[in-house]
Amino acid sequence: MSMEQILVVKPPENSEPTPSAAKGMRADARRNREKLLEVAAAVFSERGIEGSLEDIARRAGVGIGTLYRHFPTREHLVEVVYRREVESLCAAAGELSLSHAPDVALEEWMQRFVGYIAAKRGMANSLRMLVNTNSELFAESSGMVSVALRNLVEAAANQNLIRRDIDSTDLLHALFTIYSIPDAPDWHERSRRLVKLLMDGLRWGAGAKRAP
Amino acid sequence: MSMEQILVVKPPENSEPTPSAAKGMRADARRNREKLLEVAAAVFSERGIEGSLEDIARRAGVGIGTLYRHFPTREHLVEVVYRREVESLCAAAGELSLSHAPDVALEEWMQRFVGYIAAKRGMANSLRMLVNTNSELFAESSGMVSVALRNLVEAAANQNLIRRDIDSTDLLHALFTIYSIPDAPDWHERSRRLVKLLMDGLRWGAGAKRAP
DNA sequence: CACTTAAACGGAGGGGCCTCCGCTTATCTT
DNA sequence: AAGATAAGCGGAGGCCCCTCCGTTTAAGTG
Repeated sequence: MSMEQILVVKPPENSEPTPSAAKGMRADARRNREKLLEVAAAVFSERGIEGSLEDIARRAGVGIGTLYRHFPTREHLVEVVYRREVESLCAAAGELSLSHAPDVALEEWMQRFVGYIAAKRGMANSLRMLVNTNSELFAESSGMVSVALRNLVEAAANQNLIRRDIDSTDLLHALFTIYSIPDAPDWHERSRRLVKLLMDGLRWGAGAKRAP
Repeated sequence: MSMEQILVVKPPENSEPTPSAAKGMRADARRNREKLLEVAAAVFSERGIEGSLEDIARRAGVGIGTLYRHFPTREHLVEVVYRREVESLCAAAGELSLSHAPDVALEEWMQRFVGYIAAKRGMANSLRMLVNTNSELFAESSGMVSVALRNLVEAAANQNLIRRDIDSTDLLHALFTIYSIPDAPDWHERSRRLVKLLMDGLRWGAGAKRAP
């Protein structure tokens, strides 16, 4: 019913000094910026990338003017939200490593990765567009993700918890494949199972066996 | 400064019976539809594909509701305008054939073709998008254009006014090339000259010579 | 602490999108 | 020609986008 509006971005004018979270910001400004990002993430994920900016400002308890001062265009906002989500996903890799055995950390992280992707279904087109027209953003984020995954894989392999002949790039590719599972009510379940399957494959033939 | 908004089109729901210019339309309805298309063509060409629909309705002297009844979405409107322009371009081929010598008709038509393309610069991206996501539209229009060109070429070749070893597809390709001439104030001049050059090439070695 | 001041705020305002529905009017009937 | 009846009209209204600018306030300064 509603058509899809896509934003092809004169890449958010990366030339101009992005009004990013510089340090010398007034306290209220930093607070508002943070709150806006938090709310924006929520709104984008529930309404899609086209969610109302006024709604975001409203829910964040700031005026619309404030939103626009911090994020001059919708694309700026989307980009920052996206970047943060990727960053936090990658940060989770490190945290999981500290609190779990390497293979468990890997599995859990893959589940989160898939969950993240799942959340982005629906705005697939919009995001693809954003990422297509902002190659820098794409390079950075996909770089971060593959580093995170590689670290997890290596840690697990070094302890012989998974086979050692695994190229983490292939694994990433396999994870992305999930994206193309056709829509269905049980999409999430299917993808969880797929990750488990992948994980079994990884554990097979590993030197050490884990307790049952 | 202003970002480009692009419409990725759930191909204008070609499934539903396009409310096209059916015959059993009330006279006023047909009048309004026609006027809207005329004005829309003007507005799109001067403001780009994102020109205001309310403006179009206003200039056409109808209510905004009327515009939306005839063209449920912007994409519908754009598509119909586009289709008509292509049709009229192709129709011009036939008319030129009747009123001019075949080689002159060919040259003149190529000039118009280039002029048409020139007019669409600036909304290149938007149009590409429209056409990319609506393969049927693309197929039809590019089909029509190549048929028109082929007819002109054959007619001229049959009278030995241009060389006979010309593939009209190549010629079309050459015409499209003009599209990639970098922007410049004299864009239009350059392209005219290019068409002339092409035409000289076509005439070279033709059997019959025209009066000087 | 006052006091200053530039940074930050916020919302009114002008314009656009699209829908909905009460009012017109072209066309058909008799 | 008069009446009936849908087809068609159009604009008010709700929501959104984005800018502009008068007002507030955090954070230095003496």
